[in-house]
Amino acid sequence: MVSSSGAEIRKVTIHDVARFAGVSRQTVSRALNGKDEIEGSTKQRVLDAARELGYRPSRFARGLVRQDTTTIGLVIPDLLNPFFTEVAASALEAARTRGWHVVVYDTADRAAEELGTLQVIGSQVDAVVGYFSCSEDELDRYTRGMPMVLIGSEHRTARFSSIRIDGEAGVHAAVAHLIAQGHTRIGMLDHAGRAEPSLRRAWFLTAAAAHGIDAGLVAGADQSADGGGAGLRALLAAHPDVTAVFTFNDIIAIGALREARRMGRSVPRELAVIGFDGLALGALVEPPLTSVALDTHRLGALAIDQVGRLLTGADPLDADELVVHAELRPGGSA
Amino acid sequence: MVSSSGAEIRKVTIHDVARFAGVSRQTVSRALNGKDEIEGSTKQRVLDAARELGYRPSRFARGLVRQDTTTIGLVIPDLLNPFFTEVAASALEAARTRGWHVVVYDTADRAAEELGTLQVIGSQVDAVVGYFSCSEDELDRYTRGMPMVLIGSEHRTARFSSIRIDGEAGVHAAVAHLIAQGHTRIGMLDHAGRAEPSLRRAWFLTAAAAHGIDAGLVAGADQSADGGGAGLRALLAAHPDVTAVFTFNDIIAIGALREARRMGRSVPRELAVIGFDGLALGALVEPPLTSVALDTHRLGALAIDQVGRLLTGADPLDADELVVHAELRPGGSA
DNA sequence: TCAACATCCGTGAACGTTCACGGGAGCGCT
DNA sequence: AGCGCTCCCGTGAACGTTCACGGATGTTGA
Repeated sequence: MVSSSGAEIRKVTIHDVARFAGVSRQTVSRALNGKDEIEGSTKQRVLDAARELGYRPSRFARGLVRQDTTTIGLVIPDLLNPFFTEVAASALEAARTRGWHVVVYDTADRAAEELGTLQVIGSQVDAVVGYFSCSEDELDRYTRGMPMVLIGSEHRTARFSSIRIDGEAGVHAAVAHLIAQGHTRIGMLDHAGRAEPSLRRAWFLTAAAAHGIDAGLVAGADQSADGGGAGLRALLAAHPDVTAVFTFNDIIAIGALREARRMGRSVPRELAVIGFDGLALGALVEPPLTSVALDTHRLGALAIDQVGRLLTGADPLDADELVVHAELRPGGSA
Repeated sequence: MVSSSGAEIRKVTIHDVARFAGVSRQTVSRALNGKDEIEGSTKQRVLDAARELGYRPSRFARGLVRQDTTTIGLVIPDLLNPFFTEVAASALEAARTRGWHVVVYDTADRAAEELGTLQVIGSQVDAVVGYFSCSEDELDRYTRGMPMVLIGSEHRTARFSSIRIDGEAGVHAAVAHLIAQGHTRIGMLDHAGRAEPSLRRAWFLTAAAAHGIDAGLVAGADQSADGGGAGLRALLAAHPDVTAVFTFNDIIAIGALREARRMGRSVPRELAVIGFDGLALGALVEPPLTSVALDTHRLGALAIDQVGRLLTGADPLDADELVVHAELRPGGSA
């Protein structure tokens, strides 16, 4: 696994440049870093020497002596999922304003990759932000005392802080909206795959119960458009009288939208659809997606903000500040 | 900009752990890295001490002595653009299989951010892959001898290597397809903003000329769905007899699709639309987008492959191998 | 009893850079 | 002459870790 196959690339150091230019290390350092206390001609000579030899400073040596660069790791289950992309983009932006570097890891939603990432990440970054599906014990074992901010998953121990997504009111509003439109048979497409049912499902169930309607109309769906289509077919096969669906996220909703069109059911007249996430993508489909939207921009920025506080030792935000609320955003699909 | 505001976080080193556990540095190193030549009880004692003190090894010191970690920088104009997301995702995947780390920079499509990234990137990564809009002179000045792979933009000097996107045959096929459908007034929505016209536009023009149709029906559009909509309106206002459009990319095409629907023109019967990129997103809209598709997965993988060759000194791929061809992929929009 | 060996642990050195300090040359001023 | 100052430049030290080597102790075998 060691990287040296072709021409044995010998690293050229500041020493070599110094010798080549006939000066000392320190003078080279001065020339390269634009410090003063150096004469113009000498500086130029050193710069020429550096270019001649193809010198590039070692980030390790530099980082060792000046402790000013911070790098954070961003762990994402699937960058192709627009929701995570939006979160990642906002996190990158927030990090950029602080002058931080962000190493991105895509775990491809596989537990094995997640573990592998955890093992390797500890010795590469100063702090971690992201989504994790493994247990907090495992998480802790691999990240020993590193500042960590979890997104979406509620933490149980004080070891971590996490950004909570509060969609309870938003989902309640969504169900209320559907009922106001006259719907009484409202189904849900939850995600499939995870062991335990989702929080969003729980919110949906309590909202349905609060309005006195049947809350048992739930089917599973993969987190993809195709999964949403298949889920809708299964749901309607089991419960043909369903006239409205709430979905785990917008990707599933968009798949359901497409499937409804293929089945010849017009949206929202013959089938109302409400998603969750509020992706920008929702505005591109027809009809525009109604969604319980959350501010992904704030989500990423909040995560970076908190990790920064943990990093500098400043007083961290506490749980009730680390919340992103979701609210119903009307489109045309419900 | 120095990061120490709250509790003066003093770094705990391997020395502190050694003293606390009553052993030497080397023994601590052995325990932490799972080497042998250490007794079980001693190892446990060291591990406990490390946890007690909250010790975490310095990645700089470690990287300085063992030269086995490579980090590459990935520079992307806009992560929210699905095309770049797909490229980034495939690059991340390719890097992961090699055990490399990827630092991602989103330049937000602004020249200032690009320059800022270039300045800071040189001392942080071993090689760079990505999109750049600045001149090769500037590029070279900030990245002095660092292996670089440019995507999309053709390089002129031997200093860089770049992945070329060859869409000539694909665009030709697209125009031929439209003409076979009976279209004679075919417009194009090129991107706006850049100084010089795009290669895709040149391909379109030659293809149109080859078929003997008017090639002057071009309007500009921002690289967004809204931009595509506005572009389509402008194009149709100037040339009301246009019955088909080829667009700079799929995002613009999807915006045009939406705008056509809003104007009451059915697609593809009253207006045919062909995009460029072949995004997965194209399958989600109605009708599914016909597009001159390129293999984004191969694009990212190829870039990482080449940067790896440059890094190890292995013989790099030459220009005619660094090409991704685009071909017409039928959807339902043309 | 002594050599030979295995097991465990510690000591200098090195990685490549920047920081703190010191020193020489040149100049002006008293 | 002597002092002080500015302008350049160089030398030890430090950052925190791992590598190469050597030493100490216990165990085995003849």
